[in-house]
Amino acid sequence: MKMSKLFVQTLREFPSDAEVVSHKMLVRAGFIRKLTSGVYNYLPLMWRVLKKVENITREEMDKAGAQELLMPFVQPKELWEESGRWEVYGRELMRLRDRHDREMCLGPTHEEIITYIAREGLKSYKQLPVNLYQIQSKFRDEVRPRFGLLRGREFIMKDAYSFSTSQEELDAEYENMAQAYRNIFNRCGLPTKMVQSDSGAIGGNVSHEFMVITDTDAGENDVFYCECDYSANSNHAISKLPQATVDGAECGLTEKKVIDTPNTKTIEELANFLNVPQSVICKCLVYIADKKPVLAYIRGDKQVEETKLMNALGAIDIRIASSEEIEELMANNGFSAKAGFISAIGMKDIKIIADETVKDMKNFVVGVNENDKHMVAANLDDIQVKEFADIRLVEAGELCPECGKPLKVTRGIEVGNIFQLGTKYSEPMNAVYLDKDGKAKPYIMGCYGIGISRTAAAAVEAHHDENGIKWPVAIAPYHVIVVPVSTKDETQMKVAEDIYNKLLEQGIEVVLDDRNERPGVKFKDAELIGFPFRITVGKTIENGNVELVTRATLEKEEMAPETAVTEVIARINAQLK
RNA sequence: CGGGAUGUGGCGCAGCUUGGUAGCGCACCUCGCUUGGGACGAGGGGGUCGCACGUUCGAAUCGUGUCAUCCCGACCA
Repeated sequence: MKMSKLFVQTLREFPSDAEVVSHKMLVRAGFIRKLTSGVYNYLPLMWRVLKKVENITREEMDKAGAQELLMPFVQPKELWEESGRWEVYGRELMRLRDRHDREMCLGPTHEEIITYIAREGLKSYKQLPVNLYQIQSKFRDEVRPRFGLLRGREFIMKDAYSFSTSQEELDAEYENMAQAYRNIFNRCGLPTKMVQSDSGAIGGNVSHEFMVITDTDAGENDVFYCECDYSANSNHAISKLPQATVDGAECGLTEKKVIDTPNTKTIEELANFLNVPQSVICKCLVYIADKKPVLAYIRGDKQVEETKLMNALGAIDIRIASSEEIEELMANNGFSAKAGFISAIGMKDIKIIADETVKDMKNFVVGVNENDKHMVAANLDDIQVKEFADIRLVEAGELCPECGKPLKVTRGIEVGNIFQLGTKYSEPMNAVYLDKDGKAKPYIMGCYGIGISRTAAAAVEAHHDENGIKWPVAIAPYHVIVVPVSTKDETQMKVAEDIYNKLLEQGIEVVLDDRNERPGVKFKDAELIGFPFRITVGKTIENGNVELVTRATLEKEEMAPETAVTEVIARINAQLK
């Protein structure tokens, strides 16, 4: 490819609407352009990268025994009603109507469709297990698209679905996919961590996410990990507390009584007023779970992890109550307490749940539904809790549930995940096969996703410097750029063209920068776009040499043109292994 | 959805307070010159100032409404 004909427009400045580095770089280097919020045009350079990520994914999936197919982007409402998700999925599902007023949606994922395909085509245990996948655009009408390709509304995803006859078979396929994923991300030049995670709205039991570890805002997940193998998304992480048992008696709270605590709306204010640590306060939060209020107790120095709470309640939607909702709830129970003074004491017909660590609290401080008052030296019997669950957000420094060492935290970009779905879809959708004994049984399913476009963006997050992108060879749009410093210099042009042609003959993806630009422009563009190797033909040609520049390190090496050709081919092939 | 901000050629911005019919840098086209780190000179093309309504002799500028986009919080590949 001649640079003069390559469809690319690099920008002198970063776009003003981009926040994270992958977004800035990809726009500035001419890979993508926004069409509308969360929706991007993939320009030729980007498309080459995406096709490479796709192909690596495809090769590894095929090698793992999965079969590729392609399902429609448009899906009928009826199947979504069968699974129950037409109601549940909410506004993230892009809904539309056809000319006959039939309701449809744009696929955010394809469990319904694949389950339909399976029940039509997989009637016998003899056909199982099977794993089907596709690579396709998905549409999710995100509340807040952001970070360019990292959180778009339309994005490219590889989604795979497995159908098994037993849990053992599913376990085997799950591990098979986990290994395929490690291969895929390694080949893409992306180090990932496989972490335990919540299975969320898609449902199921066991699930893991593949995270690209980063220390920037682009990592939207908190990952807790230990020096042993344990690691988990914050929505799923568990821990042991260094000091699980707290007793208010140790700081003077020995006699149970209700006392005045004026203007102590926050835990901090209350702890300061009483001169006790926050851990001896039992705080009570009001949540709205599926439109109904719920009271959640947790130790004062800890936070509620809402996904855990949601799962503990079996709810599909949860949020903290507004002050108006709290006021209404209190009024219905004959109280006027505001947030900060609430408790379950005297509340009627309301779900009450407490974090497990509350069990280990003694002689604690708690609200009594009366403003400016708290009970001190209270105990479990006083707060009417019957149900306990782990609803606590883990913090760094708490102890690993497996080995007891302190947990660390970092941020991660989720590029892939694997789920054990079980019969979550096959059962309601009546998707069954006939077993050996002739009995109809629902498939035991798994699903496995990779964000293709997100993976490409995550690669930029992981590999860049202030000059631009440093693409790993395996997913770079081109491997090499050959830069004659002056296109007017016949010797330089001849050598450059010769190198270019030799590389082309060897199947190397190479660009010749034949533009009549000054060298600075060409070097800046080469580094911004991120060609893994650059061969500069310039002044050193007087000594019969060219320069081989490695993008990752910007290291320059002078060598003869023929050497540069064989050397660059060798290095590319070494990295493509 | 709540909170904050912004909409002016492809990109980055000024002009708006104090209304008078649009400007700068980059990019693009032509010519010259230049060629080891985003040169220079001359000439040129491109914008109903997000949209609608209103105020006014006159609106990018003032008012109302609306749409879009971005940033901060709860969801997900």
